[in-house]
Order: sequence, then structure tokens, then C-alpha cells
Amino acid sequence: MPFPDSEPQAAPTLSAVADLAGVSAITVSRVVRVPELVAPQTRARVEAAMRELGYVPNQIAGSLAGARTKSVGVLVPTIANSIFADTVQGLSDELEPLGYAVILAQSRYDAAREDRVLSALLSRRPEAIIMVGSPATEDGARLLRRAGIPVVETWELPPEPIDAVAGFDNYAAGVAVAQHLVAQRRQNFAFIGGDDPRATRRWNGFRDTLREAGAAAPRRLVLDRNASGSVVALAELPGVDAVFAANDAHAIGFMSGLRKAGLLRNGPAREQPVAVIGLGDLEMGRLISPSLSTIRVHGDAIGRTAARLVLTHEGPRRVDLGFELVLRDSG
Amino acid sequence: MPFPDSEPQAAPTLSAVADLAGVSAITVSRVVRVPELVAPQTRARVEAAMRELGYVPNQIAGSLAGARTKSVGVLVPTIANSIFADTVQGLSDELEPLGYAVILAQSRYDAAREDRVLSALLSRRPEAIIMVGSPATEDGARLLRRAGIPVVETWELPPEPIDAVAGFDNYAAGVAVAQHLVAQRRQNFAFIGGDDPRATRRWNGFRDTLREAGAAAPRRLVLDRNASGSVVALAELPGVDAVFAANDAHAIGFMSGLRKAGLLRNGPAREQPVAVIGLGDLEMGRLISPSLSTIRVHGDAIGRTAARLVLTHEGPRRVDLGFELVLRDSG
DNA sequence: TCCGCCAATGATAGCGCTGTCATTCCGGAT
DNA sequence: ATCCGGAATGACAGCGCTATCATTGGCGGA
Repeated sequence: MPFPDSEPQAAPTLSAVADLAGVSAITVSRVVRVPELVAPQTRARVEAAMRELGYVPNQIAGSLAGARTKSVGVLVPTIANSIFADTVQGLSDELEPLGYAVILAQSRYDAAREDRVLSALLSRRPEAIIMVGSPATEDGARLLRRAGIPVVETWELPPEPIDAVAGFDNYAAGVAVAQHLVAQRRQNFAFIGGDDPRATRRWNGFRDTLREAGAAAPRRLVLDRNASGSVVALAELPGVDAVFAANDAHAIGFMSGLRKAGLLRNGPAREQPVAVIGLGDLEMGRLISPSLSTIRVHGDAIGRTAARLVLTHEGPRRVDLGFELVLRDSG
Repeated sequence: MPFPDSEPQAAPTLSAVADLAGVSAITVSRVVRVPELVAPQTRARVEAAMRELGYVPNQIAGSLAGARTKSVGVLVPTIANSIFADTVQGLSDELEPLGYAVILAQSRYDAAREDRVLSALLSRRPEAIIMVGSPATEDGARLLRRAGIPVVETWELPPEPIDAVAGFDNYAAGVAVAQHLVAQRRQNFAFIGGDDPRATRRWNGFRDTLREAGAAAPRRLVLDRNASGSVVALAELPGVDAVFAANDAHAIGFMSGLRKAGLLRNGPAREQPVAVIGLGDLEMGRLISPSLSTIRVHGDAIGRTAARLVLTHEGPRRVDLGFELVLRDSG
């Protein structure tokens, strides 16, 4: 039974290994961290001792003594069904080979929880923090500034970042979609999705561009964070003929509503009674029919870039990974 | 600039706070961990001092001294586009309020990497390990057994688990799908998807049941881990009229291939030239047309249950969260 | 009055490692 | 023979906290 109370046998320590190998503790430590400093035969003896005892170094102690935790804190709004998972995967793939641990926390779009988990993260002394977006509160921002570690804000391009940035221009994404829809001669616009900072920025770009183009003012429908909510969104948007969804899940949900209403064609975009553009470029969007037009963003690259930003202080501290308008059949 | 080199100002320590508040270090420690042991006015003074200095407790030091890291290691094959994200979210939601940190690692379905990250996780002295599946190698299993901490294997029901289990019967899922498809009078069966242990167990249940039913031996097509690979799977499966996909993404990809081939109807299951059953019950499956029949599993509940299993030693150490065959229009 | 008890606070000794500064030993240069 | 330098190893202190065991002072009961 692998339980502390049933087998209180403590994990072997560095000095247990040292005793067995007949060397000092520091030599064992060197075998673990800088083996080339130890003579081959000594090293072999130590390695044998480690294997015999099943020694697993205690990084907690190492971190305290060495002031390097080899960990980064990662804060996302949510990880399930979320494009942020790509970012977490990307940064984790980049960081793991270097021996960094990823401490993952979710804010669930809740400012109070964000502040709580931020200080919980910080109490583990990560060497850097990577987060989606910017801190929701000034308290959170202060906490991060005082921490004295690299902080990467992602999925946005905040004008006054705490430190580094890896993201794209959400406003410009809204602009691009609006321009495309105007060029398509659509008349009656709506934006559906959440009301988090990034979605709001997309909405702003969308709305401003339509206004400048002299189009009718678009409507904005704030929906739950799951796609199913958007299935019935159509009922709230009479007369709409062009919809920008804050993400692909909402877009697909909305299309499902359109299908029920008989407003979906299998033909190309111009035959669609209602144009739908998503954001995220989920694989699903390519597979459904009609295929989903969308803003493709680079979640994985954002994660990898963020990882590189925390590993080096050189080079630009603000990386714009961009986006692309991918036109398929839905709009 | 929040960089160590530009502002070498070290983080304030417990005793810095103690000095400022005019108490001993241990009293500050108590204010942080067991405030009710400290007189209200002392507590107030200490809290003021903490605020003034922006004190963030150092959990690394605390863990070393107290032998409680308040962290759990979580190992998943992959987190992007993955139903395992639900499980991570579930356990994280359960664990975070209790002050536990989630250290996340990915194996990417690679046994060597799994062993590496397992020992990296263990070196951080988590209080428990939660992983999808069982260790791929005997080395990994030994590592976990020797660690002397709770280990929860999930998404499966291994006959001889290391410790605890929260999952469902993948074999039975294959059986259920096969029985349904046989009852539908399908003739020509195939299984598509990955070849990881869980997918293989589903395949075994599927194949065995078809064999017992006297049906033609099913084919098995091993595909890449992304849905797009399954779009062209049809070409490899001439004459097939019933497909069980190891997960919904593959199912939807395959349906996309069927659509191109003109083999998808908008009507109910019996009108489909080729029946398709997925696994996972992604939201998308409900939204597409025809809607996807699938095995619903409870990824979130698996995560929450796993979290509870690591928090208590009481009660059953093996929880079967079950699954349900959800019949919609695809098969 | 004295004792005992509890609430509040403190002193001390590590936790398991690593940074820093020795120390030892040896071969080759002088 | 002497000295020097580098390779290999070790001693020691201390990272920032907590477990454990005092210590203090006040109060009610015998």
C-alpha cells in the first residue's frame, strides 16, 4: 500500500546515497546536477547507490537552497474545451525538456479567484508567470510587478504590459471580420459570445469598423460560455444576415440553430442567408458542412513564444503572432 | 522592470514581517496558517506588516520544513483538443479551493517521456499523483509504488492498480457499441482511432462482441491523433457500414469523409448508409448534422473523483464512473 | 493563598539540499 | 627539488520556514 501511514519509510536522502557510496553529500549532488565534475568511477559508484536506494532528488529542498525552482506558473481562464489548452500544450512542450514544471491554475473568468490563485502561484516561487490576458484587478497587477519575475501576458497585446507579451490584436480581428462582411454586402450584423476582455476587444473592432463603413449598428449578444447557448441565439437576432462569433464553438452552435431554421446552405458563402465567422480555427470547423469561415489564431505558437520569452531576457518583449481570416463556406 | 537583475530586491521574509510587527517569526507563521491561535490585536499588527511589505509566504520553505507540499502531480497524454482537459479542469476545481497546486505534465503518448516526467513530478514531492491510464513501463510503476503517495489511475479500471482508480470500463464501451450496431443489422464493421491502451481496450470489447455475435470480423484502422486523418479513412474501408471511432473527433472527421462521398443523410440513424458511433460526447457532436451518436463518458466527474480519492483514504479506492450510449442520428 | 490550567507567545532545531570556500593530490614547468 | 595549477572532493553555513517544546501571565477553584 503506497501510503505514508502504512509504510512510514521516508524517502532516501542525498546523504543516505552518499553514505552508501562512500562519498560526501555534495558529490552526490554533483552527480545529479553536473556529472562532468565527478570522476567517472566515483560517478558510477554514486549512480549505483542511487539506483539501489531508488533515490529521487528532492527539488523542494534544492529550490530552497539554490533559489531556483525550475517552475513556471500558468494561469488560464479555463482549460476544458478551450483553445487555451493549445497554448498550455505549446508552452509545456517547450518547457518540459528544460526541466521546468508547469503549475497550472484556472481563474474561471472570476477576478477574485484570479487574485487568489495568483498569490497561491507566487507563493510557490515560480521563475515566471504566463497568463492569458492581463490581471483583472490592480491588486493582481501589483502582485505580479512586485514578484520581480518575468510575466508574459498572452492572447492580447496590452498597451502597457507588466513585462512581456505574446498575443495578437483582437481589435484588428474584429476589424478584419467586419470588412469582409461589408465587402460581402451584408446588412444586418451581430456579434455573439462572451464578454471577457478579449471578446470585448473583438467586438469593439467589429462595431467601430461597421460604423465607419456606414453600416447599421451591430447588435451584441452575450452568451454563456458553452456552444449550446448559441443554438437558440437566432431567436434574439431577427433579420440578422451576418454574425461574428467570439469563438468557433459559438459559431458552430449558432450554425446549428441556423440549420434548424432552414437557413443553412451546403453551397459557398454567398449562398448563405446568414454569414457566420468564428474565431479559433478549431479542427471541427473544417470538418462540418458548410465549413466554417474563421479567424485563425496560433494558440500553440503563443504558448511556445511565451515560454521562450520567460527563458530569455534578450530580444523583443512583445511578440505579435497575428491571425488570418480563413474563408470557407459559412460566410 | 520586473526582473531579478534590474531590481535585486529580495522578497520579504517571515522574519522581516516579524521584525516590523514586533513579534517573533513563529507568530507571523501562525497568522498565516492558524490565525485563530493569535490574539486579535497581535494578528492585526502582523497583518498590517504583511501588507506593508507585500509579503507572499514562501511555500517552498514551508514545504521543506513542514513536509507538506500541498501539490498534486497530474500526468495526461496530451491536453490540447483533448477530453482529458475536462478531467484536469474537474480535479483542479476540486483541489484549488483547498490550497493545492496542480503540477501538470504531458507524456504525449511516449513511454520514455512518461517515465521522465514522472520522476520529474516526483522530485517535486507532490502529495499525490493523478494520471490518465496506468504507467506505460514497469519502471514507471515501480517509481510510483516507491513514492509512498496516493496514486490515482483514471479513464480505465486496471485490474491491479497501483493504488486508487477513477474511470470506466473501456472494454464494456466497445461491447455496448458492438451490440447496438449488431441490433441495427449492420454487417461490415470497422474501428478507427488511436492505438493507446484505452482505445485498444475499446477495440477488444468491440471485436470480441462481434465475434460472439457471429458477425464478420471487424477491421481496425489506426489513425493519427487528429480528426483530419479520419476524413480519408473511408477509402481504406470499402464496403463498411458501421464504424466505431475511438473518440468523437475521429468520428466527426470520418463523417466529414462520408459527406464528401455522399454517404451521409440528414435523417435518423437507420437511414444512414454508414453508422458512426463516437466516444466522448463532445458538445460539437450534438450540434452537427446528422448529430453524432456516441458513448458519453464523464471526464469532469473522473477528475473530481480522482481529487477526492487523493484527499481521503476512506471509502472505496476504485470508482467506476460508467458511460452511456447516447443515440442520435449518426448511428 | 496557592495551584493548575489555558491562552498567547517564543526559542530552538532542523527539513534536504546547494553556494562558497577550502583541501588534497598529482603531473609538469622551473 | 620546488612550485604551480587544475582536477576531484569535501566542510560548512544557511535557504525560509514549521514541529516541538518551553515560557509567561492571568484567572478561577480548592
